[in-house]
Amino acid sequence: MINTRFSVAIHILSLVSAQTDKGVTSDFIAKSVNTNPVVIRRIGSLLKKANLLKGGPGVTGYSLVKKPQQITLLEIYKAVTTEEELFAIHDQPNPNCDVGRNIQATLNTSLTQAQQAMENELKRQTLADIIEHLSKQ
Amino acid sequence: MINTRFSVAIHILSLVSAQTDKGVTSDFIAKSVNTNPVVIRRIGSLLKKANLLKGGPGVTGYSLVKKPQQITLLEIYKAVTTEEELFAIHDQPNPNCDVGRNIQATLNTSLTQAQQAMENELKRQTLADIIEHLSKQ
DNA sequence: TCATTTGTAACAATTATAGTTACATTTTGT
DNA sequence: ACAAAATGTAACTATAATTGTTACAAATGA
Repeated sequence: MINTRFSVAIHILSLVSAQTDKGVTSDFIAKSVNTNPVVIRRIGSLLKKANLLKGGPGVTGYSLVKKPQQITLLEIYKAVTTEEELFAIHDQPNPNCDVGRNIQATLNTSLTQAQQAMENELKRQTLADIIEHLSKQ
Repeated sequence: MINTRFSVAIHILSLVSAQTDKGVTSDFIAKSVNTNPVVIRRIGSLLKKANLLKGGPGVTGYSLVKKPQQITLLEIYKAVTTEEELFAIHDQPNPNCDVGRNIQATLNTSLTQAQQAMENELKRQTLADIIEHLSKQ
């Protein structure tokens, strides 16, 4: 299961895009997410590195760098994901075995396709889609 | 990152389908995967519950229940995956907040689509594809 | 009967995640 | 210039999942 950072990141960006008038602080976001403000700042930090959010010490709250239509879920996903690969492949299989020798390359090809399929779908959806869906609930 | 059980499961099934003459024991498989035989039996147990493998106490080694062409990677994935959902969604968001109240349903819709895209790709590939790719390396 | 193998419980080591406290740093408003 | 307020981040903890390991009961077949 992929951790909640991705979900929380989308939550953060949704809140920031909703409140354009006043600064959306980590404390305010934390109350909506129901977690500790440091958890928000930690993820906010990743989103800043990915050029999705701006803000910083002394500046009250975060704001968006781009419009919601220009932010894909894939960008958000990549921003908060440390591992490049979705599927782990066991290491050091036996090179003296026909299967062991070739399994890693084969799995890599195969599983990368599955990961690509998922990422393509995340690329298709934007933060604007999320916001629209949120308001229609 | 999704754990190595899935990769190891594909490795196991590849070995079992390769060696049709003699029984493929957990010890033999463990040497190819480079792990402990109990790890293999544990995953083998899951594959038996999913009706992909047969064998048991007293019977030496495992054998396939179906032909490799009839085993999709999705079946293998589901067999060794305990969680139904690929993406975790943070729980208990604030119901007194417009975003907090609706974020779970929205994320569920959105992320399920990404999961579906991945699963559809896993469904498209079979164990036979893996075996073919292995031999062509 | 006996050797062999699987099934599974139980435990340990390692790692990732999420929550928390604490505090330095930065900005803004007065 | 100063104070208040907020962010950035280090450090630590608790919890849970994963993987490896030992041990042993249960089942099979020669």
